Amino acid sequence: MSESPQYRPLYRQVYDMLVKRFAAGDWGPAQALPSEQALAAELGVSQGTVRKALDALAMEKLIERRQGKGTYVAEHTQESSLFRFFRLTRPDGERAVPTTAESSAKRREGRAAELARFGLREGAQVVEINRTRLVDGAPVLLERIVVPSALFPGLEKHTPLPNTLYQLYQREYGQNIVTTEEQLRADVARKDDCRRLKLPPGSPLLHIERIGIALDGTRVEWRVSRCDTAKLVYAVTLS
Amino acid sequence: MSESPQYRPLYRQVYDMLVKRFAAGDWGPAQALPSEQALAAELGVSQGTVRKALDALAMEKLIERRQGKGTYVAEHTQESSLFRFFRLTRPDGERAVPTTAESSAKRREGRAAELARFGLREGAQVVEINRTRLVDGAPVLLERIVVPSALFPGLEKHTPLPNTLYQLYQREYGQNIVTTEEQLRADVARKDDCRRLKLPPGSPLLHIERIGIALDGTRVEWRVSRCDTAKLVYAVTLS
DNA sequence: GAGTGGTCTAGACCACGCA
DNA sequence: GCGTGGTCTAGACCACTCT
Repeated sequence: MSESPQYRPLYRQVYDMLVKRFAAGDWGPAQALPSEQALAAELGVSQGTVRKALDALAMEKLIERRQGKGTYVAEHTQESSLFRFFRLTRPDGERAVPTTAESSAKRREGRAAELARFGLREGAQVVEINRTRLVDGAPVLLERIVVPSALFPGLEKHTPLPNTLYQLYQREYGQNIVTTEEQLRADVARKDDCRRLKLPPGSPLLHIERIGIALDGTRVEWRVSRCDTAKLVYAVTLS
Repeated sequence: MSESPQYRPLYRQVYDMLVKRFAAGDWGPAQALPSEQALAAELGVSQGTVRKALDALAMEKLIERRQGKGTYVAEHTQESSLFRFFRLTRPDGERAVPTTAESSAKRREGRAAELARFGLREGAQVVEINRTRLVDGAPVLLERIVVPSALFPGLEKHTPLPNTLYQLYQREYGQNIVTTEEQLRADVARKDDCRRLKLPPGSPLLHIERIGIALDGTRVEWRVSRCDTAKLVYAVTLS
């Protein structure tokens, strides 16, 4: 292993090295990594050290380990990952799979608030996606998604956009969102909200702002959702 | 180690045994556990196996390990734990330490919805706590807390109640809340909300329902919070 | 210096998936 | 039967804390 100025345990160095290689796209999603033995030999450390690094990566859901088969880069495809950041459920706790209606995407110059959030310089382009999401055929959720155009070239031309954008980000652009920071507020429906969600004036709405953060710490997506919580509630387990 | 009908790894058995002993109160909060060597000798397993169990417990914040000193039962006292389940922050992201005003606690018969949530039989007693919480001297949050009286005998006589109830639960009643399940909705302020939070009619409120779950899986607390999100927002990081 | 947890190694055996 | 990850052990050495 390479020397490091400040001390870091061996398994940590292995961990960091693997994260870097994920970010660089050395192994695509759903692809098998070398076996523990192979990695250990390649890096000149013991299998136990590699194992400790891999266990930590599995804990953070960056990889998936299957006994008897091998170790795979986690894919944002499975049911489990599908709902990883989607916290809206039916009021009884049942999962809801929303469909998409009235989706639009366009490229334009970033506004000040957007540039600040992404740390972009003035004049930078962004892609804005607006969509209405339905559950059981009824509109319940409005989403406005803004991403830096430089990270997602041509995203606005992807039609139709898939239901699960994060999978697209990962597969087509190598942007692996692993963390989200969300802020929730209560708000009252504005005229536009009422029209699109078919709500009476003055209805309460759950206003959710999310920043999506990629593997390397880059802020990659800003998402504002406005939700009619008569039909979907935000559910989260903390432990 | 004792035999188990269905197979569980050794380190898992050690883990479960330790959890049981925490629940039974064998070691009080902030008390040192036996050393890894001592535990290993006592249980007749290797130190590595004990270590794996302890590492898992540390990951779940049930214990704290300090190199050179020992392993301690986690205390719900430190700044870090104080905010473990308190997700409300100022809109700019700054932590807010709310104070309590107008706190009341009374014992009464549980209502149907409460009994159902706790799995209690009809006629069981509960303790209900109502309080208004202030930030910078202004009321921003209403809390209604309901707990089974059987688990918290005499709780209604604790005056004044501390700001951090979970610490009290742990220290006085051995109830260690380690998980919470929350549901968030947007709502409009009712008359009572407006009066207590000094809000104009029709203001939006964030309505939060929380179930607090103890170490052994028991549902121990039901908490309904209604929050003026002009002053505090709900912030959560998912990863 | 003694005792603690933290890191690292080497090797054994088990459970699983697949050809 | 082979290769994979999963468990378990035993022992060495390091880093930290306290006396």
